[in-house]
Amino acid sequence: MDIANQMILFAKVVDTGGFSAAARALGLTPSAVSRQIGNLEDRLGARLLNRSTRRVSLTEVGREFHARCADIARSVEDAEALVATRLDHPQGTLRISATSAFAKAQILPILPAFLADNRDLKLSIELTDREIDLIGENIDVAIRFTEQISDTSMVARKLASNQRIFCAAPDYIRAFGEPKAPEDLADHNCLRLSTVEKFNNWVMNDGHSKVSRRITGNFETNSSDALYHAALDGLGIAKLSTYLARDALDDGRLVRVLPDYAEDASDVLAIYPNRRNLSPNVRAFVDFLAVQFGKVPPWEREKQKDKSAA
Amino acid sequence: MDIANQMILFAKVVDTGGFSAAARALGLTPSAVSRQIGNLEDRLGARLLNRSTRRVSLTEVGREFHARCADIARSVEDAEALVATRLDHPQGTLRISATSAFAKAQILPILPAFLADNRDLKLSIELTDREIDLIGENIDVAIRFTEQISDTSMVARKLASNQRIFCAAPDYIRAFGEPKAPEDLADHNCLRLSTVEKFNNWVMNDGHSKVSRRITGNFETNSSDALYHAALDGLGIAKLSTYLARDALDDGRLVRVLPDYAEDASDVLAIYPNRRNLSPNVRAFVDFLAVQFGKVPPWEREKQKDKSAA
DNA sequence: AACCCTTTTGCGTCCGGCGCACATGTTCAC
DNA sequence: GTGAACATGTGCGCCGGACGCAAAAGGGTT
Repeated sequence: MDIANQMILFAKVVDTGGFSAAARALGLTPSAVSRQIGNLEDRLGARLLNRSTRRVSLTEVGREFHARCADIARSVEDAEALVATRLDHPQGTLRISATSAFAKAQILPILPAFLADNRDLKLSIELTDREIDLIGENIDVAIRFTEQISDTSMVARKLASNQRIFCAAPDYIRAFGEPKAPEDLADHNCLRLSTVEKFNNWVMNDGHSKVSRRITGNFETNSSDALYHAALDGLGIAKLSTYLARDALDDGRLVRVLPDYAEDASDVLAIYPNRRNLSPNVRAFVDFLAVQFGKVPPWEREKQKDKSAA
Repeated sequence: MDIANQMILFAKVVDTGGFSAAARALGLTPSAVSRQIGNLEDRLGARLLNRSTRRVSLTEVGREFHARCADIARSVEDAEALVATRLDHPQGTLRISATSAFAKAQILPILPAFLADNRDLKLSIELTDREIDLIGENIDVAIRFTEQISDTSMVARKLASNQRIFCAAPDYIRAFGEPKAPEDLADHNCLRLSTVEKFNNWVMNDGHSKVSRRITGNFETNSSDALYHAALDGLGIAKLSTYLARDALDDGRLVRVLPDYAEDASDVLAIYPNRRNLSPNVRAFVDFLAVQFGKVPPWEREKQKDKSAA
């Protein structure tokens, strides 16, 4: 047994008034206690307790040492309890990283409800589309799409699926016509994402077969959010996630082109370091998102005509 | 490994910046460190460190926990160091118990020298002739005579021998004559000690044979010091230790009677609880007394005519 | 005087902590 | 780009130490 535990044991002996009492309190035998205290004394080179067969009393150095040991024993318990209370419910600060467009469209709007559920929790949310190093940047949880994951040491939990479809503004369609087949895209201005080259290969899947087309156009940006706004402004045809396009499609600011085609769905994932001993903060947040997005995420549901009773 | 040591290990991991570094610092293998930290996390039910294969970073709860653990690690070291400094040289308070007469005659006079040798030491000296319970009364060391020892669990170190002889004041001799043989004591007023009945059996040993005589008289007291003063005042014949009578014998206030006879010498003993891990305070004091009393104690030595050069 | 409870020590057992080897992954240097 | 060096994590086997039991020695209580 190492010295720290011997110290705690010593404190217990003094506090309970004897080896046997301490042994009873700790579920040990008196002989074990006696031996450990003896070891401690030998290690320190000082006698801590004067023993008669019936009583035990502190030496002077023992008294001083006991004061320290009692402190230490209390500190150890406190430290353990501290973690336990931290585990009791979410609290402290949760550091989140999410991709800009998705966060703005789908996460930020529901954070007030989450914070209302977790009054002791503070959020720090960082919006970025670049790859991040959770460990190095002290991120507790990241929201990313399947394509953005390379780190295999992380746990990825699926929150929703992310369907990408092809959209353009009515003005664009009126000006340039509507493509009727994937091949027609070659004659259209397709909006490009500059950061992820793979994104500019549009995979057209109609349920029976799929073709992949490298698209071209006169506009590119590093932000999918900007891509969305460019489409709204009639700059061209964009491949947009439904979570982004849904509202604009509903009210007619965008129309879907090649509606029989879509990209294979990817997943919206929550990424966190490890499933073992998951922090309650991360667990609460991920659970909350999973419930909010549900089996069918809000942006895939039939539009609600009625607002909730108020 | 118990939780306290795991905490200290955890502090070391954080302070050194990784499992391998901590392992090097502690003379362990990285695998051992990894396992212990893992055990700690499982026991707490919380993840303390986020690991990549190359780096390690604190979780939020880990950061708070580390603050506590670092405190604890420091406290443990401090407590250990405290004992070490206490062991370095005598300091603090040494609680002594001694018999009144011997202490007044032989111990108190030399204490200034002892305290001069040990500037950081304070003494608490309790004079009592009754039997004492070192453990119960928090006495570090007791000075007693052989006859007063019953507790076998204590260590007894001989400091000097205690010779008891028979004395009376010249006035008493003039008035009542001098006994010539042990039998004559029956006709004399012998001074009695009320507390220890055995003391009133005088064992007369002339080197060849010994006789034991129960003495009688018209005076008894509970204090051997009072016995001494009673003898000085001519109240009768007293059995006195040489350490007490020496000065009076030298200057003629007392004379020895039956000078061929003496009691068997008993020992002046230092009694302390245990020899293992003896406190430096006790050791210093007992060693000091042993040196002072030497092979032949001062009260048995030839009288010094010259004072020390000054 | 009998009994219970204390501390301590010897002895045998058993568990757990350790090192080793290896897998896996990351960083750095050439 | 590629390999060397080093990080954490896991399976495996061994060994030491911690424990319980039993008995000894002693003291307090009824």
